[in-house]
Amino acid sequence: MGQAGRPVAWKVMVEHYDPQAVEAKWQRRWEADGAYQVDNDDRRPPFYVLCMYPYPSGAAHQGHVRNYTFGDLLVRQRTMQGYAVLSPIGFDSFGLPAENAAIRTGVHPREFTDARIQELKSSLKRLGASYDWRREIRSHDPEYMRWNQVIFQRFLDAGLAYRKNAPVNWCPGCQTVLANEQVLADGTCERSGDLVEKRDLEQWFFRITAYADELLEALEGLDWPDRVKVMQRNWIGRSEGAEFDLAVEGRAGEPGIRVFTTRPDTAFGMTFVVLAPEHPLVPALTTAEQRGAVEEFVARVRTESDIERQSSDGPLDKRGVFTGSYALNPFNGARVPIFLADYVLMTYGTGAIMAVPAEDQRDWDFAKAYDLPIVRTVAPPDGWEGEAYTGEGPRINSEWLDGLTDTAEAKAKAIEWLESGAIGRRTVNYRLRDWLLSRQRYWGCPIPVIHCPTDGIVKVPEEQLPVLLPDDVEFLPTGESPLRHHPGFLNVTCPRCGGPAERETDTMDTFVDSSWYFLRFCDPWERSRPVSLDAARRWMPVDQYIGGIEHAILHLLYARFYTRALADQGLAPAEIREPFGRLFTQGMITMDGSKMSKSKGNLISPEQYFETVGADSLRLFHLFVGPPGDDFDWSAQTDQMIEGCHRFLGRLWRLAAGAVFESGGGATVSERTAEPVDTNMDKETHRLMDRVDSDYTRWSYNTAVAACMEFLNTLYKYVQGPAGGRAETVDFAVDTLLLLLGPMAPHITAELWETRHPEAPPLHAQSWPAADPAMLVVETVTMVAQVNGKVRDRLEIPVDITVEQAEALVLASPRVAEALGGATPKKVIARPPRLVNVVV
RNA sequence: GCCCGGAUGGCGGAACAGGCAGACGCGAUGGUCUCAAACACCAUUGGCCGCAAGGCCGUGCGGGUUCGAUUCCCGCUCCGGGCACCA
Repeated sequence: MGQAGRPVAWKVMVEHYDPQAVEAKWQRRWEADGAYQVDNDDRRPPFYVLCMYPYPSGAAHQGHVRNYTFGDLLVRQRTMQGYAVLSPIGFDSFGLPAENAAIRTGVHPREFTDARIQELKSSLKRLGASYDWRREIRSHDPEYMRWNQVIFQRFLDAGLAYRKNAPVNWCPGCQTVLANEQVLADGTCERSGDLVEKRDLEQWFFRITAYADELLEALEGLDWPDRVKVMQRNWIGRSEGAEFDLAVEGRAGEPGIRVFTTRPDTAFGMTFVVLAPEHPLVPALTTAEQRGAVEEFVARVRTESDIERQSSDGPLDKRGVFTGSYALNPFNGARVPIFLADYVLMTYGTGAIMAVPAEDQRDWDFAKAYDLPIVRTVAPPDGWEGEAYTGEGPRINSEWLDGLTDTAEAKAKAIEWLESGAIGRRTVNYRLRDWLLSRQRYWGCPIPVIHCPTDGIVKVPEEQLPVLLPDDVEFLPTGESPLRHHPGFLNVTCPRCGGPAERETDTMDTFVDSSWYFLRFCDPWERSRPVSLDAARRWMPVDQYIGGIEHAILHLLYARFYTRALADQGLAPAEIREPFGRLFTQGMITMDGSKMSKSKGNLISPEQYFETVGADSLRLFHLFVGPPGDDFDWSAQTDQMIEGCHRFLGRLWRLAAGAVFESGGGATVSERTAEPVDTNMDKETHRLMDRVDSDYTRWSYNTAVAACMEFLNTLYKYVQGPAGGRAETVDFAVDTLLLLLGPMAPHITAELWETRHPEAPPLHAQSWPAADPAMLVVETVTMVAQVNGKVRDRLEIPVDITVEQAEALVLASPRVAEALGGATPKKVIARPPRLVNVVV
């Protein structure tokens, strides 16, 4: 038993903090030990952590650092908590940039991509991110391509994949077809800035719309950010309404015009009908007098870009044309003119609408431009000065609907009427379209079919899969896939009839690759099928998926569709409908408000920080800088903030390694028995465990780091205080801090742990610390004494103080008395032990 | 236009359940160490008034509820995002 205050030898540390040496050592160690490999028969409870696998664009950027730091931290913490954590990674390695680079430089996309993967891998390893690298998947691996193609063929058999003619985006600058997502909101190409054109081509589609309802309904139960759910809901765009047929005057016996509306309750106000210019009935409906005008209009619309067609400005009187024909409103027999207008789209609903100008602003504007009648069927409130009225109100001019004020009720009644008369029916429409998956590009997974003049579309026999990409191709900016000019690839014999046939030269959208990779990760060694059912049952769904908000719609929706489609085809476990149970979307790293990107030249490479302050400091910075879901704008001050994190780690090092005690600085450690000051420090340590643990749980890493910094400051004051520190207390504090920081700054904590406990298992094999509830109990707190809501005094009181005691103490306070100035309190609100408010 | 999210010191941010606004970090100022610098360390740091004790003001703006509002309600402004002639 030592005497209080007597300095004793504590920890002795020779070197100073050398991040590069420490980080290299532990990265080698983890890899050699297979520390984060996990086998499928592991008996610990499973936990699947996944960061969206990256497109390999070269060395990691700050967005990667952020993303993979969040993921790695969770992997390490869950491992310490006793889970078998599945932490796989791979590369989304097909895509346009590699092909563009090939056109520019002549380097083959595979060579180019493999080199970029090496760079990115090296960055990820230097970050200290822990993965089971044995499970690595690259989209362009022949094995992965094989299963991609098998799945495609299965979907083809099931009618989930089909071919139809469709307008696609064509960029004249790039001389190539673009994916929808590569077309900016203003209709220009994201790369060249040229205005994207529409071209009609025969294309491959996935029938995602077959799952529209389920994809929408199931959003409800997902533990996803609301923002993302709302975006998906918008994108699917379900609208309920009715479809019904309008007879055309003079065309008895012929099929009528089918219209879709969400407001069947306003049908009595229909004063005209509008068809899309592409509507198949247009030629039949056009009268001889109007033929010239209609043909001219239709021809003009065809030359317009999508953007021109969809912009709401532009003179309305040039945007439509009268066909010369009339339809009959089945509700009241009214004779209404039939128009064409460019704003009615053939691709939504039935391509035809009933126009009710009184209750729809677009129809109102059109009616004004063409001098058409307007009949209100919903009475607007008194004093209404607007035009179309879409709110609630009593029905008027609507025969048997008159007087009804509830829109839902009126709709139901109108639909009932339509159905009972066999005129129409209730329908649901979606904004969501089928997924166009074919790309006229080389660097993607070939679509495994053959076009035979006699047999039509024939699948490449499964034993011939995968269809690989030939290497001996030339990359020229012709706008056509090099595959089309490769006779060896193109010309084949039909597997069915043996006659000459052509191979499909389109490749798959790269979103196909990312739509099921998370299933393949469960067992990438499976040789007989794309997804091992047992392994998928063990790991799926992903417990925590982490990635950027930019994938909120496309990738996440496609993956949800694929998971269901695979399940329904028996290719994945039937019960797994949702791929990602919990989703976290991190904020973007921006610079001057816009996204950092190679093309903007504003990339701040993480590598330079690895070389200076080290990966741990950079990781800590990304965690500390703000809420993980918020965007962060990289500024001139950012380097200093990173320095601050590095300074913190330096302080940690000096204390944990004993340098503080070596250099004096007033710090002492003694073997004395516990005094109140030591117990208080122990309690701080337990409080830290509690805070950091709950901060991890609620994704509040910035406050977790802050708590650790605060704690280290407290610990310094403690050991540098007049009594010095008690050895046991200091050891407990330092060890706990190292464990809690472990997932955030893994290298430095591993090194310090090993220095302090050379014989013990390494830090990453330790258990996650848990606070002792008894040590979280506090005896005294500061209570605030207010007069009229203003703080006048602060009192140290026991936590279990009663209301009466609290009131008495506050009223006895001289500061309170002074503030009262002799006035008699009207009311005293006591909320012990937090505050007492005296009201006069 | 519709639907989300946000606004707090010089800066990033904290305040988890209506109860001490500004934790933690950066920057700034002053100081210690040093021949000097770097590193490190110590102190101060929302604004205004005051020698001080202390006081007043303060969470985008205007109202409201409450003993008490950054937090809840109503009405705005600005910023960011999503959807948008979708019938």
